[in-house]
Amino acid sequence: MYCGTKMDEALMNRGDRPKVAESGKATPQEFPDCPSPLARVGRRASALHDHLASVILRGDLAAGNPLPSERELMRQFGVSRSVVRETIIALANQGLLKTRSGYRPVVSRPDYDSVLGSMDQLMAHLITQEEGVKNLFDSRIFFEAALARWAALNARKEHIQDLEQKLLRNRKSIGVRTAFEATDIAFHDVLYAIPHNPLYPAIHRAYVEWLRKPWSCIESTEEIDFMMYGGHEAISKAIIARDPDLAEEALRRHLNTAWEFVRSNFDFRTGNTRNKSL
Amino acid sequence: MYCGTKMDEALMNRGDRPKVAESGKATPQEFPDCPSPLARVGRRASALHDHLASVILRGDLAAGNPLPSERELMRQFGVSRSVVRETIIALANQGLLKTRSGYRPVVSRPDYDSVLGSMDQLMAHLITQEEGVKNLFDSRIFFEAALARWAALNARKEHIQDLEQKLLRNRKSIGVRTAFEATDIAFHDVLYAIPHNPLYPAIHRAYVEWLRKPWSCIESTEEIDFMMYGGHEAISKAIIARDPDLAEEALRRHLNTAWEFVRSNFDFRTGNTRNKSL
DNA sequence: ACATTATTTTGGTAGGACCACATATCACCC
DNA sequence: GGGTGATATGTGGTCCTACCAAAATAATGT
Repeated sequence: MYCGTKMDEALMNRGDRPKVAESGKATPQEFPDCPSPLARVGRRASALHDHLASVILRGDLAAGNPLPSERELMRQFGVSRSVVRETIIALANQGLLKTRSGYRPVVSRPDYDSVLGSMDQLMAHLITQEEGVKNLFDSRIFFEAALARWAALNARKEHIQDLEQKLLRNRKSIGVRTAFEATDIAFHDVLYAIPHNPLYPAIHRAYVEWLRKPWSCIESTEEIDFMMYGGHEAISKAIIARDPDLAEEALRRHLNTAWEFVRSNFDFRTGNTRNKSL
Repeated sequence: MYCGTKMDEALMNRGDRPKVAESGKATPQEFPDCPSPLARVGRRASALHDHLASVILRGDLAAGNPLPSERELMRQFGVSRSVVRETIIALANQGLLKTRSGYRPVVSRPDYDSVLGSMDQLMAHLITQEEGVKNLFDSRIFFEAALARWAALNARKEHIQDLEQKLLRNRKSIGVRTAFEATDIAFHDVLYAIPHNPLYPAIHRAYVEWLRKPWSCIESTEEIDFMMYGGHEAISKAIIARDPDLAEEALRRHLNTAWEFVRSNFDFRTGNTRNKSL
């Protein structure tokens, strides 16, 4: 039993309102706007959360900057550490903050990537069944087919050049697993980039992330790589030929082939590659 | 200063391990599997979170059922209430739990909707700029155009019937704002339903949710409703005629018209309808 | 049987004390 | 001086106790 005199924190008086700047310590870093009585309705944590979220999202707190420490925040907003803590956790879960033990939380303004990234965990579980992976993969085929069609109709010459460059690199990396995977992704990424909508590349990255495990069960022999490359080449040619139907069909064929590999080699229960020869 | 003898909670002894069933109180509801020493690595909250998440996602805790109380959980897992609390907050933010003050948290297994729903808050802020709304709207047009094309090529007769039914209802509700909006959504929903991928309807609901405010700035006079209905009719006809190009074009025209309304009437700063006649 | 009032339960919050770890500071030795 | 190790301080993570308001439940009076 302590009841000792040592006090760790929470030294500010609460009787009425948190007095501002009561000690001579001189608040190290003041906060953008808010002396902020912090609306008294509902959960305090929610109020603080909304406030900080809007501060971050409005850009008042630039990404990369650290947040004040938890102790500092409780002083500035006149709430307990529990509330500050809840808030930070929630913000971190949303991708607005990155927390490392021992460091102050770091602001990270969310872009489309982190928005999609917030679905990672849930998506990971939704694809523990074949149904889930299939739905996801299907949606990718669907979306990318539309992209191929769009590319065939709207690609500019710089896109075409990009496409050819990525195709070449892909060819050169046949047989080298990691390199081939990377150039494969880079090739597909061109399709997502052509419409100039920043959402699409983010969607691509999300697909790659979510389908990483199923995808990685596709073996990487020289033959298979070559076949995959062939698919890319066909897509590329159709796009260059400005033939949307052909482009879509080539892409569907390509990804359907990939799906067949996944379906036969991927163990949907364990999430690993099935050792079918065993 | 208290140091009193009253004890609220945390009555179990910690010296070593939490003794199981130390009091005669008889744990009211046992937990699916885990006496669970709960891996000692990393953050305790993360461990608990992962554990509970997997329990829920595996379906061991059916949706709708309440979780044990926070006090109960700390007993069962031998952690402090702070940790339990953190965990619950995180799970709630992911949509795996629903919390109401005063009630026990309720399990809600996530489907595609709640996965997309977890992006709501962030998306709400990403579309506070015209850029964001435009990107989102564009992606919808893109996706839905592909759906229209798909529908023209693959719709079965029951889909066609559904389409006609929804179209009829839409026509009947011209002039009645709320009804027209509802039947409008219902019509578009048919397109998302045709490929039989459960992701798509969820995506549609997400679009509707995210674009609700911009969309609602489209006035609802009899004329405008009629024009919108005309778009639906054109799409429908093209699909029935099995003409993918026409279907895509009709849909693009329809949604682009809607976008023009949004662009001219929506105040991207405030997020409200702009009062242009003022 | 029903309305009304205690009692208990439950989430929400406050506040205090540690710990492990990271960093900053500074004396100390070569 | 330039390391270099010890020490002080800051920070997130955890535990604990306490209290409150609202909800649920039990007890009670009519």
